[in-house]
Amino acid sequence: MHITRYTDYSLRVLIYLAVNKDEHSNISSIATSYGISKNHLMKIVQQLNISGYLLATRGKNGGIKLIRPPHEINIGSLVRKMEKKDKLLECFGENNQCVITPSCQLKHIFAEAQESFYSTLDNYCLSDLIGDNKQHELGQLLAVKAM
Amino acid sequence: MHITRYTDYSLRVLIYLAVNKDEHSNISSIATSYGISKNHLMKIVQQLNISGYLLATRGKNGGIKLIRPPHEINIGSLVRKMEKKDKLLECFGENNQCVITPSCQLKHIFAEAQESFYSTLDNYCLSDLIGDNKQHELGQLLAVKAM
DNA sequence: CTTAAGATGTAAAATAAATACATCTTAAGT
DNA sequence: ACTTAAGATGTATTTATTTTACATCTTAAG
Repeated sequence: MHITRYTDYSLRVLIYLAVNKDEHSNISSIATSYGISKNHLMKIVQQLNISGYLLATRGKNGGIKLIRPPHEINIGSLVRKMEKKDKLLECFGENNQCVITPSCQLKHIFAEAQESFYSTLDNYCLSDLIGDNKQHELGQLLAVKAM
Repeated sequence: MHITRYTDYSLRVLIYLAVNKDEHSNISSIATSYGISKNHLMKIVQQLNISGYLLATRGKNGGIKLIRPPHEINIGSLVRKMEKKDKLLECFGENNQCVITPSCQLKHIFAEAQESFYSTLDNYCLSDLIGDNKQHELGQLLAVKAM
């Protein structure tokens, strides 16, 4: 069972922004803090931008910031947006070749299981990932800012 | 969210064997019926064999058959056995590079979500995938036997 | 001893995901 | 206006993972 780095990174971006909510953040700093590809992160940030999680400002002194408070950002909802829906089993996708699909129940029970997965994530929001007690620790761990 | 073909195929093997429970089955026939790689299937069957789901008999007139009744074969338990456990997010794996892991809650909530996924599958067994009404239909769909 | 089955290990191919590169757009500051 | 530092976008490359193929071995019936 697998979730892409793309989705993983999108969560890390939101955590970063929630932890540094009073500071001016930009993609380069986030990429440096986590030691990941800036270009990949740009595409993720772009999707978060389009999806209304953050505001990206171009130009000098630009950057990104959350536009919703962390307690209004639901994790299940985010992960649903970032992950592709047609990857769970072959029969969920476009060019499914499985011959038994018309009579097979697997698709239904796996769809139900997937929904359980997301429902659990629905119980959490971004602020649960930070909490008052973790904010400072996370801030320290992320403090390797880009120059 | 993604489950490997390896696991998908293992479910298909068990469905095949449950549907054709009175016949003499072999790997070549199953590979031909589903139109998939015989060699890949062999490794899957091998794991199912080791895990006690089926009995593989070598030699002429050999083949494979279920050694447990379909209502005793739990889907959640099977999928847990077939899927790797360290793939959900980067922080589940061996060489995790994520700097915030020591203070990050993501691992816990994703572990809980993963458990919800498997718990749902725990509610089903192989016989639920066949049922009296589907057995004949599935038999038809799989009837393209190898020569 | 032949034949048809599974067992096993390695190599290659295919797929998917992540990263790099190149260029463009935007806006602040001078 | 010009420079600079930010994000936007499209394409190509690299890497990782998964799947498939190939080769050889083992087993047991007839």
